[in-house]
Amino acid sequence: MARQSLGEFEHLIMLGIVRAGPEAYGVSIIEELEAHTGRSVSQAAAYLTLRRLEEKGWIKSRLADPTPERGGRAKRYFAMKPAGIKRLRESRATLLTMWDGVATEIDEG
Amino acid sequence: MARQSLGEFEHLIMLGIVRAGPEAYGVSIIEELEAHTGRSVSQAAAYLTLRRLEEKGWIKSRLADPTPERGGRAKRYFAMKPAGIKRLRESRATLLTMWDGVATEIDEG
DNA sequence: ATATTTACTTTACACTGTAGAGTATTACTG
DNA sequence: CAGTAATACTCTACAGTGTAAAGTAAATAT
Repeated sequence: MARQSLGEFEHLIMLGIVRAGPEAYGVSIIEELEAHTGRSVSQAAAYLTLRRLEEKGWIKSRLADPTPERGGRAKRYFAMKPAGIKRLRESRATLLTMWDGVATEIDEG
Repeated sequence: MARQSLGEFEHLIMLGIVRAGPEAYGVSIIEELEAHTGRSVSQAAAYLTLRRLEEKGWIKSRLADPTPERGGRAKRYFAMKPAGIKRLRESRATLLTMWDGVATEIDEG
């Protein structure tokens, strides 16, 4: 379909990064998804997807310092890369175009 | 993530069925996608996805009669089933919720 | 008969989604 | 300081989805 496919979950994970902002790390991204979608997201699924997105060059990450709290081990912070933002925008545009004019029909099932 | 994942291509194919209306069959669905997304879609990808969607109970199909034209062999017409419409609506709602508030940010990326 | 057109299928493999279970690193407790 | 608890992340495995190359089937045209 596309040069490189963007799965629905990958799409949501990237939006989670954007929503979580500068403090986007594994757990906060998962919380964003769970809060806004009502679905439970496993850590394995999230971290694996984050790694794959990074390998594709759509997001980047950096390992920060531990924080002084119980279990406060070092977090890996994630951020979007331009290519990822571009891909996200394209995917959104395609869906909006396809939904355009049929959304009402779908909503009234 | 979800009970059953809905891939981006599956999502687009279902929207293609809705857009193509009562005359939705393999070729017209592909044309809908190509016209609205600017991407080329292989027949194999489309038919395979259509079959998988039918196996999941999200769409249905019926084989019609041949038409009196060169190469006018019998077409298989596709239509949405309620479960598919429901799934499409859920996926759209989830994406809209996640995009809400960050769309501008992404567009100005 | 043979060619041409339209519609659909088969096969194969890479990529994406998901869960179960586990590892690592930090602080708290006694 | 040994054991426990909390937070963050990893490994492994397998089913589901995306994609293309090539092929089959059934209709009309020549």
